[in-house]
Amino acid sequence: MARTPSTLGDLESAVMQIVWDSADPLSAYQILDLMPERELAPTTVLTVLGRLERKGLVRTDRAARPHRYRAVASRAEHRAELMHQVLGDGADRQAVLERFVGGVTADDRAALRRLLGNG
Amino acid sequence: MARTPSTLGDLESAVMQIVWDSADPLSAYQILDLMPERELAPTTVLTVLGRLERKGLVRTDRAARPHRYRAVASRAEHRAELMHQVLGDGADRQAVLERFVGGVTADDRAALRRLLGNG
DNA sequence: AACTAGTTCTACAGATCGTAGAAATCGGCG
DNA sequence: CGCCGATTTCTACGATCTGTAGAACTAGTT
Repeated sequence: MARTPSTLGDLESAVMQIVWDSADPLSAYQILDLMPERELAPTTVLTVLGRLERKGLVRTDRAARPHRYRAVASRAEHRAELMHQVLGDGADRQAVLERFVGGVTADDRAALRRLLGNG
Repeated sequence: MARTPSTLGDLESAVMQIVWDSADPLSAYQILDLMPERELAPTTVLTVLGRLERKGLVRTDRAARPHRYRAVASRAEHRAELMHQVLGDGADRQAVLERFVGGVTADDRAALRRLLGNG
């Protein structure tokens, strides 16, 4: 009885970091090698990749023999998406934005102004 | 072995909605009465209130006899806080903000400009 | 067809969440 | 002060999620 998970587990998150950081698709074994601190079995990595795929975060065409996984959206896109989700579509968006803007750094404020194409 | 929950369950969320919508603190029984569609036992509501308290979302001073619960932060504040969490403190904040701003409605853009109070 | 690298299935333990009965506790009333 | 009803806390259990991986299966090579 759970709703939208959206929150990733520890290992899922670690795997996503690696996938996001890689320019090209990675096989489970490559990912495994990129996280030597955790001594994992290859099947473990495959399992979480499968779960991440089910969650729509990664994709693989299952053609290349060692299956190669790539992120569906970039990390930035993913985060932005989550931010939209949190912001929601209710009536109090303005209030949320107000609190949000009130809490960002000066740099971020500058970035926002720029992005909003001031004037 | 789960990370930062931050995601509320179905019932937890429903309770929070009620608490957020109420001007003054509510007892578990009042909350119960405000969600007749779910036919819950009072203890159930008490249990989730306890969990929400442990998560820092609600607070009660345990003085008034039927304990009264209030939200620690308003819904807007809470959401804004979550947005900050998602935005993160990494180096790619600008990129995230860019995607975020790119996806908001015209109204939101206007609101953001106003809030950033630039010229 | 047999081997082997790689993939999917199945499984289990720990945590969270919905749900609530049992047990403990508090406050008032004889 | 002791008992009773109202409240609250404890304990519990099933379901789902996540970390983790062995078992079983599949595909490409020789």
